[in-house]
Amino acid sequence: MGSGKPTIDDVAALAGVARVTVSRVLNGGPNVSDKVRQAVLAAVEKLQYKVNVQARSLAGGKSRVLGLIYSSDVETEPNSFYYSAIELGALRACSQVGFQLGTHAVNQHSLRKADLVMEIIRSRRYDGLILTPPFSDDAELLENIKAVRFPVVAVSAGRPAQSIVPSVSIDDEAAGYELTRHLLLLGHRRFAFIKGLEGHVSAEDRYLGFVRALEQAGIAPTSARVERGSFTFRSGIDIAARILNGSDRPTALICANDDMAVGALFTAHKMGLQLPRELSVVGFDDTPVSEIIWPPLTTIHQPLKTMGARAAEILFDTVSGEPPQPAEHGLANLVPHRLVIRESASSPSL
Amino acid sequence: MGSGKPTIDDVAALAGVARVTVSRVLNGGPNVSDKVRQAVLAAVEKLQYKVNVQARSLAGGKSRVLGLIYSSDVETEPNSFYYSAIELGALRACSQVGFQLGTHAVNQHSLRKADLVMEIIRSRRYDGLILTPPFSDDAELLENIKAVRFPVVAVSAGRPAQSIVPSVSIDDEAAGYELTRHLLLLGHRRFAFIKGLEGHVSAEDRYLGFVRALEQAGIAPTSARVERGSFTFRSGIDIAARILNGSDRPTALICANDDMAVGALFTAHKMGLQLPRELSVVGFDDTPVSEIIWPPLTTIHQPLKTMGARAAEILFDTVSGEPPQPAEHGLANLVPHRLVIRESASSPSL
DNA sequence: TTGTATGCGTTATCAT
DNA sequence: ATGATAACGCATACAA
Repeated sequence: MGSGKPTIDDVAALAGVARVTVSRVLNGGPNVSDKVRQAVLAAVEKLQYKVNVQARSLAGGKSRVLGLIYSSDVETEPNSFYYSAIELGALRACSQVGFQLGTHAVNQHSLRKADLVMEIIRSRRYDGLILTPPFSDDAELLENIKAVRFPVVAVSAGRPAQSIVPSVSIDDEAAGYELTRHLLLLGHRRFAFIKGLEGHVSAEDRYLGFVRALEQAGIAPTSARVERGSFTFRSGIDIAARILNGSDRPTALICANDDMAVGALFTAHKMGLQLPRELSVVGFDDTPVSEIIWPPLTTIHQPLKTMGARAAEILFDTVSGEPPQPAEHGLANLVPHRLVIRESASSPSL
Repeated sequence: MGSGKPTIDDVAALAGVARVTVSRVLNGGPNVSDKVRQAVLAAVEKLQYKVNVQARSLAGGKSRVLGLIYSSDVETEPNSFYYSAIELGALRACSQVGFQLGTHAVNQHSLRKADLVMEIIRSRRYDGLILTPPFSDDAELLENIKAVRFPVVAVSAGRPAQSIVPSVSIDDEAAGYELTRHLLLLGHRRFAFIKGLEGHVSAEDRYLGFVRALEQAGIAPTSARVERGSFTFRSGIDIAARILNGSDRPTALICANDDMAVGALFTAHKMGLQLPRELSVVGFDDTPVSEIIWPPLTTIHQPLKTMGARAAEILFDTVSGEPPQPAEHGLANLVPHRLVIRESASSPSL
């Protein structure tokens, strides 16, 4: 105990107990008398003892590190707020309980993407994995992970994925419905919709909610112009240009995420449209930019940080061998979303 | 080798060599015959062997994990792009060489902030630490870290800090000078400047460059209205309102970062000003929002991801015990910045 | 160029 | 309620 950092043995010696006892106290184990516990804690304090996490990992067979997989894509660079928020939430939750978070960018267009993820699992670096779109929607990948019984949580997964592994999502269909209802109540009748990438199932569900609201209002969904973007600002610019330059311009434009909505606003500005009088634009996610942009964006707030945190918490339980908290719908944990009304959507000019 | 995952001993047995030899091959050690290397590699492949990183960490006394400290602050929530970009760059660099990155949010207003960082160091979870502002400017903290000889790199540190520990920065003074020169050449004579928080020294240097440019142009720096914000969009809104509602409104407004510049644009929009004809606004950092906003922001591009990556690379060398790469200016690594001219700044209306 | 012996600091198992 | 002992899988100094 002379030279280097104090070890558990130094603490044990000072407290006059055995090594295991110190371990028990530190890990909140049962069967420790209060007197002994105090003595150990005092020794820990006096020696400024810190557990050696690498030794603990080796001996315990657990790394106390969670992995987060997100999609990397030249198009998506730089890492949009969407992923950052989920990551940040997960990181917070991890820090609170002494876990670490490792993040891995995987190219979603790589043919080996599923292999790459399985490789990460086999590296044994992580006790559990958090998957974000589009990986959280990859049924084959999820089945593979399930087959090796590796703890995993899918964030913002669509319905099919939700039945395979534990997940954390909002009700995207309902959110799409509410957003469309809002526009309908403002008096809009001519719509356009910019979808995102196909693999992102929960974003597709937003479109389904849109269709349901239209049908309910007696408007044929086929009357709406529907295009597909790639979630990026740039694609929002381009597709909005195509839509707005066409004949029979819509009065309301719904975008599957905020970045594209901001791109659409950009195009509308360039065209000299009066916003929101001549065009209402709404987004999805409520990322910070929606508040910053002019006019401020009406959108659906999605509690991304909370979702990331919840995903991590589910893994803590799984890793500890505890029975998973009961989820509302089978394996699916639904968190509440919220319509945020700002100034980018108003009644259409007559 | 029957049941669990294959270990290094399994590989050694299959290859017909000793354990160390396998270790050497895996770690690129010297003194291995080509024949033996091939045999080992073949065994590794056949067994699908993966090193156990926790065991390696324990035995080697190194964790292969780098830590990143960033400032957390209710005001700064959510984690602005600035930090995300640095983190992302560091993460990329780490992934490439099999390192992990642990991130720690520390409240910059906490009285124990220096203690918290030292605590993280003492946890011995990390082989090295990357500090971002304002921690990268905390001379006392840096001296403490240096005293315990812990590998550290300061990102975007000011001059004083640059003389204490290795750092990665742009030349902020020169950047501020160039930005101001651009406005002077456009014909501006009446300026306002919104600074950031005091602890962020490199941002203060931008102001020094501004002063130098003004003096060189024969304009008294005292003629410029100077206010201090907190780097946030909100503070940009509020301070711009104060400045623009005053008498003798400036024709050019320089902000110490993009978020505040975007806030200033927001206020200008609200006031109904014609941009950029009636007011030129410029920012700093070239975060994604500067391209998205209307009008697109003239700003200084700072290669944040590169800076994060460079910081990590410096630590790889230090950790490996290699002689640190020679930096251009003592311990300071300077990376190039770039003036990005967009549409938010033009000649002032006459 | 290759191998032997030892230790890293903790947790788990089983005993008392 | 507490303890003795054995892994955990690898790297390192040193020997050959």
